[in-house]
Amino acid sequence: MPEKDDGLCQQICDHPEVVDVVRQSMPQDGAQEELAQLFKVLGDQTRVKILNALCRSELCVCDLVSVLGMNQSAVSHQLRVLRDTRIVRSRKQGKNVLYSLDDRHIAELIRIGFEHVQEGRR
Amino acid sequence: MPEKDDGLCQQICDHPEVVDVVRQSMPQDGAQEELAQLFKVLGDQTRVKILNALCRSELCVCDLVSVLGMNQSAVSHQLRVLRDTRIVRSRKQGKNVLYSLDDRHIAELIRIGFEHVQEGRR
DNA sequence: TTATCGTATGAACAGGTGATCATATGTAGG
DNA sequence: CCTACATATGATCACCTGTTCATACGATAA
Repeated sequence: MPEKDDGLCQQICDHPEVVDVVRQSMPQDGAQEELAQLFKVLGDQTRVKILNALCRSELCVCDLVSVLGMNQSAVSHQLRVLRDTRIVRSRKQGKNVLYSLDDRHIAELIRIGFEHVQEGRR
Repeated sequence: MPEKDDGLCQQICDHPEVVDVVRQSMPQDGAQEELAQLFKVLGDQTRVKILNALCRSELCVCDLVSVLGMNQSAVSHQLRVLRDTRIVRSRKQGKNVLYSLDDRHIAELIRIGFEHVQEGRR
């Protein structure tokens, strides 16, 4: 019995047009690698905490150390990672270095991310 | 010379009110950990590629293997990670398993992420 | 200058991660 | 039943990551 209805997927596998369309509309490898790199840097609890703090106020390193309750060295190392990825920016003021979010996208990614995880808690 | 103007940060460090406000308005540790976990899962090139493909169409595993040009085992392993994190969902159809994005947040995170990395290319 | 404070950095080590290989499970057809 | 196909899973291993410790750098004040 030729129950053809059984599968979009059969058709895709047998007639790979859809696969071809998807493959050809995929972003370039380089862009996808950069995107993965961005998310990878966001994907660490210490860095998430730093960014959440910077969402609220520009802060110097010792402030972040105080807020996070962590080793100064650990915070500095992570700030370097965030700076190198252009997720935060820094400016000097006297002995201190003040950090802030680099651009509006970062706060938005965090906001949407929270929306997603909070929906999951239902 | 009491040049008091030299620093917001001095004031913050000496008078930790701002730090306290920030600390008290921080999300709970659990929520931040979940957020970091979400980004961590998004922060891998193979998984980013899978999600970009699923942004375009619901696809079965063999389609994804074809689009990504990767080992079936590697793809299945990553799909499991994505499923466990509720980033994708799956449904069975005959011999195949069709995967799709779990909810609208995922596509939006990818879109905003791309916006950010593309601004960086200027 | 010297001392001190704020920050950055290098080394080292433990723990985690992703690809591969081999194999298992499950489903449909003959 | 047996076979073929689609997918999932466990083990292994090379590689990467985050924290800590020690220390260096740079700016300010005495």
